[in-house]
Amino acid sequence: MRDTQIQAAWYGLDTCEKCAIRHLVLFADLKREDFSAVHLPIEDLWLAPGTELYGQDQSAEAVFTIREGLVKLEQYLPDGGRRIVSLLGQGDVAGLEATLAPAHEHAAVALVPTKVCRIPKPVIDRLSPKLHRQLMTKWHDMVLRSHQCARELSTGSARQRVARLILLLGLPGAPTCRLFGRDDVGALLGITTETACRMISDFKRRKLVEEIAPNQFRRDVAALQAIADGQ
Amino acid sequence: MRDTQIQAAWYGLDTCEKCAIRHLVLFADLKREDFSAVHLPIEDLWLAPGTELYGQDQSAEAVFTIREGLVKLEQYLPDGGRRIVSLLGQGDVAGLEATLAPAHEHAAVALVPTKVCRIPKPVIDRLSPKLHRQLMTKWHDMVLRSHQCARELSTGSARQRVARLILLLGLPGAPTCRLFGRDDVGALLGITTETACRMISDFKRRKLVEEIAPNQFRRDVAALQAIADGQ
DNA sequence: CGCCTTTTTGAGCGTATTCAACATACGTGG
DNA sequence: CCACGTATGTTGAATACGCTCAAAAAGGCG
Repeated sequence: MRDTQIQAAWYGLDTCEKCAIRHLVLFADLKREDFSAVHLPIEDLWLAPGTELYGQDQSAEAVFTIREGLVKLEQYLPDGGRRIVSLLGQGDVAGLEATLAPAHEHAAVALVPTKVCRIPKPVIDRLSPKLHRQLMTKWHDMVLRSHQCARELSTGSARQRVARLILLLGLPGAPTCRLFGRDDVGALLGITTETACRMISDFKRRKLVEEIAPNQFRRDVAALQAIADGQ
Repeated sequence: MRDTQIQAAWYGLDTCEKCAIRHLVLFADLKREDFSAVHLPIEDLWLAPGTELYGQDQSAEAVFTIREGLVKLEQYLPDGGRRIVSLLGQGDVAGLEATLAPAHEHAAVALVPTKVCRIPKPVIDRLSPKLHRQLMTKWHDMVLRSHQCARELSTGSARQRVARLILLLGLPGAPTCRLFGRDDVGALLGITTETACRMISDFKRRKLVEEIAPNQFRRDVAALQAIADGQ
C-alpha cells in the first residue's frame, strides 16, 4: 500500500463508537461490550487516488470499510486488458471475500481521495456470530452494486453510460461531483478511453457539465437525466 | 409460477439427505438432527423454460437451490427494456435476498428446463445459525457470478461475447451445450437480438458450432476459445 | 392448415473504435 | 529555472462494427 497516508491508527475500537457513519458500517449492530472483546488494531487510513487497498490474488488479511471516497474493483482480462467490475462508495465494504476465501479475487484501488477503516480478518472471526446479519447485508449490497453496474453502466450508448456515471457519482441531485481518470471511466463503462473523453468534452461544450477544478464537475442534473433516459 | 411442472413435493427433508449435488447445495453442512428440526414443505420442482421462479418486487417467500439447468436474473430498465444481470446454474441459489429483504430485486426465470428445490423463508430462519457459513458462501458465489458476467459477457466485441457465452454454457471442455432464446442472449450480452443471431449463424456457417437439436449445440471448443481470446 | 412467435437474413446508417497526432500537466535532473 | 520526459487528456479522420428497420423463413400450436 504505497502512496498511503496514514492519518491515524488505534489499537482498540474507541473510534468505532464515535464513527459518524456508524449506521452504515460493518459494526453497526455491535454494543459496547462487543467492542471491548476486540484487541486488534483497526486502522483509519486516508488513501491517495491510485492507492491499492489490495491486489488481485493477494492473500486476504483484512476487510476495508469505506468511510469516504470511491473504490474500484478490477480484474485482469486474458488479453492483458482490465475491466472494472464494481464501484464501491461510502458504507460499502471492500474485500468481503476475506471472510471466506484465502485470497482476493480482484484488485481494489482508490479512484479519488478515500478514507477507509482497515479491519483485520481475525477481528471479523472473533466477532463473527454478532456480525452475521450485518455481513449478510454487506454481501447483499455488494450484489446490488454489481447488478447496478451491469444495468446502468454497461447498457445503452456511450453517451448514456457517461451521463449515468456522472449522475451516479456524488450525492443524488447535488450540483457537483468528482470524476476520475478517463482510462478508468472507459474500463468501467466498457468503452474506450477516447470515447469516454469525447463524450465528456461534448458535455462540456454543451454546458451540461463544467469542470470547476481538475476532475471536479458542476453538472446539469436534469439535462443529464434526460440523456441517461435516452434523449 | 405458471407453466410449472411439479414433479414432487415432500414435507420433510428426507430427499436432501440423498441429494446427488448435496455438496453444492445450501444444506451441505447440515446433519441428520438438523433436518428433523424442519417441518416445512420443501418442494422439488421441474420448471419449463420461461417459468418464473419469482418476479421483480414480488414478496420474498422462499429461496431456490438450482439442482439442474439455468436461471437468468433480470431487471427492467427505465426505458422499458430489460437487462440480464446474472446467470445462475447448478448449485447456485436464487433469491438469496429473501434472507434480508422483504421483496426480490430482480425477476428469476428459467432459461432451459430446470430443476429447483424451493426452500421457504421460515426454514432458512429456523436453521439460521447452522446455515450462516454456507449462506455467506452462496452470497460470495453470487458476487462471483455477477462479476464474471461483467468481465466475460459484457466486454469485447459481440463475436467474442457470444463465443464466451457458448463456452460458458455446459460443462467446461464438453463438446455440447444447450443454448436459449436469441432474445435472452442479446439481453445478457448487451447486444441486440439480431446481432446475437448473426454471430451464431456465422459460427454455424464456419462449422464452429453445429445445431444437433433445437438450441442444442455441438461446439469446437478450441476454435471458440481462440475467438473468445480475440482471434 | 393457418396463425403467431421466434429466428434468420438484408441493406443502409449511425456510432464507437482504431490509429495517429497534438496538447497539457507534472516531476525530475541538468 | 527551464528543458525534457512521461503520463494523461483531447481531437481528427477513416474504418469497422453493431444497430435500426424491414422482410422473409422457420418452427410450434390451436
